Amino acid sequence: MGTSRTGAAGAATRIDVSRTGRPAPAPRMGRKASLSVLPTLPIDQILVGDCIASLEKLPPESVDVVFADPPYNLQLEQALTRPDQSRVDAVDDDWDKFASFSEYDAFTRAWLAGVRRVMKKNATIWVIGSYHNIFRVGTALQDLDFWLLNDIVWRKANPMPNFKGRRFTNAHETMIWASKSAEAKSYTFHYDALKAGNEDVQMRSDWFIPLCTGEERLKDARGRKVHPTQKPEALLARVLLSSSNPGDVVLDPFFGTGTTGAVAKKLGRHFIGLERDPVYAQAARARIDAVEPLSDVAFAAPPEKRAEARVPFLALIEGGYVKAGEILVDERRRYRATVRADGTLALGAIVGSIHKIGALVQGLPACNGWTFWNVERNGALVSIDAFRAKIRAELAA
Amino acid sequence: MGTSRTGAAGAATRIDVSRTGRPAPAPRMGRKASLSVLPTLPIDQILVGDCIASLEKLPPESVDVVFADPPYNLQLEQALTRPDQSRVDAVDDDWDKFASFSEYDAFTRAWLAGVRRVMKKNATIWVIGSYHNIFRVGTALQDLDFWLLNDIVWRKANPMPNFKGRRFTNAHETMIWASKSAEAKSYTFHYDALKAGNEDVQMRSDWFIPLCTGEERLKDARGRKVHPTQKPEALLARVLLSSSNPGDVVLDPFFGTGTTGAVAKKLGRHFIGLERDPVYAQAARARIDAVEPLSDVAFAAPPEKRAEARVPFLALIEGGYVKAGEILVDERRRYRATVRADGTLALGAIVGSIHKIGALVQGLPACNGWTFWNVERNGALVSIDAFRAKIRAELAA
DNA sequence: ACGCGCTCTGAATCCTGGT
DNA sequence: CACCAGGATTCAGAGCGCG
Repeated sequence: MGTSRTGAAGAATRIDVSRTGRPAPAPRMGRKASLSVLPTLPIDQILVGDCIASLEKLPPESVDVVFADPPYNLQLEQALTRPDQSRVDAVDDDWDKFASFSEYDAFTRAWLAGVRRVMKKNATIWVIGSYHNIFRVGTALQDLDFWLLNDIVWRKANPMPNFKGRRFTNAHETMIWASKSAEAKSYTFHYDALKAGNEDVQMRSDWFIPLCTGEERLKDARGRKVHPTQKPEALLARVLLSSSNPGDVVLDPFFGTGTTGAVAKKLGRHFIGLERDPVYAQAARARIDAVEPLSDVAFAAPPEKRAEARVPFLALIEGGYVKAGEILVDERRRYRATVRADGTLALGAIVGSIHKIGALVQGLPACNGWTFWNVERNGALVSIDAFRAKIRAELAA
Repeated sequence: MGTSRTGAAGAATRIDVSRTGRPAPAPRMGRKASLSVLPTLPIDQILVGDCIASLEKLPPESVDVVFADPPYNLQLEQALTRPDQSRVDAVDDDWDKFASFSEYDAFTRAWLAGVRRVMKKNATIWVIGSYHNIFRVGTALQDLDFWLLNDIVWRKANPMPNFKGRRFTNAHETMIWASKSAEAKSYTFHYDALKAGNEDVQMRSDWFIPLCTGEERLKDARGRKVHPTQKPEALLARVLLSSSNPGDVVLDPFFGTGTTGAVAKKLGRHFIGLERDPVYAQAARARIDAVEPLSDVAFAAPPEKRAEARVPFLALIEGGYVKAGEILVDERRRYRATVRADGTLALGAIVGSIHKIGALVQGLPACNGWTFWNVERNGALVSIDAFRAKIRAELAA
């Protein structure tokens, strides 16, 4: 809440972003009007102002889907540097700062309650977060009588690594998909369309999608990213295609630079965006104005790109193809190494990957461990690469 | 509680599961003894009884890792305990009344507080759950001052499809990995070994592991599965290999059919299992007794770079690898500095460590001098890190 | 045109032991 | 406890300049 605001508390500026590109109307509401409900639903507009105050101006039971990307409450304390000593551009914006978990909880419950009021009976809500905040969001959703339908894992194709090697690479974020109540059974879910777009198997709860980078990422005149946490359009596209219909109204209470609006327009949905920061709101307006809606036939989701999966040697142990403690040998049985339970090889006291140990025994700078090492099966040698092929076949199935 | 119990409330039956397979000792503790702490840590044993009562009998700060697979289906709340430790009666018609989120929260906080007390300062805890309960678990962990390190997604290779087609296929479960407090920085994490077993790239937060099926799945005499949610050993293996050392004590407060114990024994770790249901406990004991530990080399603690002996640069001069007065250069020969007899470098009038001078010439805040500096040998550059490796090898011999 | 190598960057709760 | 200093630590992808 640290960013500058244009109006008095509770006031909101409407920014019209209709496709005609006509200028936005002047702010219509003063202090008094701020307490009342807007005469019409502000379709395809961005309301600039505090999201909880703006929510109060929307009529009850008026939106079909909600997508919310609230602050994560990252709690970063010190600067982080990469191994080359360059600094990581951290999310240190004031809007992500909360004094305590209880303050974050109060904030979360306030906006969720406001959102729930404006959801139609069969509307659903999506909230995205990381381990810093998503557990508190999920608890709040349950406590407010939302009904959880799925938690969806966005697996990032290209996450930032863990530079200090002290944790697992934080390679995903979590979205919670919930209906307004347990009784709402007629929510929108395009099961068949998703299945057809997913090689005729059911869409799973884990989605593999790249980060928002390159041309899609909004930059300012100096080439800096406009928003620190812009989400990829592919993510929003799958959300809206699965849980909304053309013509539906999608509400995003943390609009930012308007990914939800851009994708909604592209897919023939309407949006309502709430955003506190006028800089973000202006960037969103310009972005959405430039969007051309797709023709109906093009509404299908982009197929997930399927690169040949990288199979870790550990997967051969976990899959039972190779046993920890077994001996690997090269084709001529000149070299041998012991398989460890963690998927490494042991050569005396030296431990390393199948590639590193393969290189070491041969005195070479590098080695493809997959084609170098074999196991004994019924008196014959079997390449570990054959097992990798089997696992890849399973993955593809 | 839905299942029968062998002792009085608060009492526990120890089941010894040592490899010799000798029969379990008779219950040792009556009502009085149940309030005191066990004289010795019940290593490699299963304590049959309420987990919160059993936790109170363990000494503080005594276990290295915790793996917990708590009940998450709210219909299992018949096993819940109220905040005052009294048991919720399992009257069929009434249990719905207790199946509230606040009951579940009280239960969760009670066992988490009990577990936290027995964790060593640098111990970590893993808790697995689904979207039904994991958000409440995560919130409770944060509120109890645990420090979240990662949330790990277990992506199931072969999940049960969503039969009605009203949701996404629920194809994953979530594990939270947390340290006892934000201040505990020296928790066990085998970064290097995980990376080496994963094609020499960091292990990510999303793990792809098959469900527990086939021979691994425990069946009773009539061929029915003994436990409804038996976890795959591969999952526990990755948990224990990443966050524990051989000889460590692993506590599992919801032991079930003992996957944690079986994997711990296989990997040379000790376990303590708490289980309310004697049928599960007996099945676990038989299962663990049949486990043969892997050979040492398969699970011995992997060597870690951070733990290697420190070698002062002066030792390279004293060992004759580098001569005082020689010139050090970086790989691209952009920078140079002179070796001084005391093991420092000279850059004009400036004198400092190999690290400090390396940082200085590059204008960076820090630098690893070992990997930055090189000497000329026969026209080629040789990293001073190679000499350090030789000295380390001499030290080890 | 194409490939190669260098640089930059992304919601990050990111070191450790000795004095 | 603070402070200091040794020295350990990154993956995928985009953009750009050069040959």
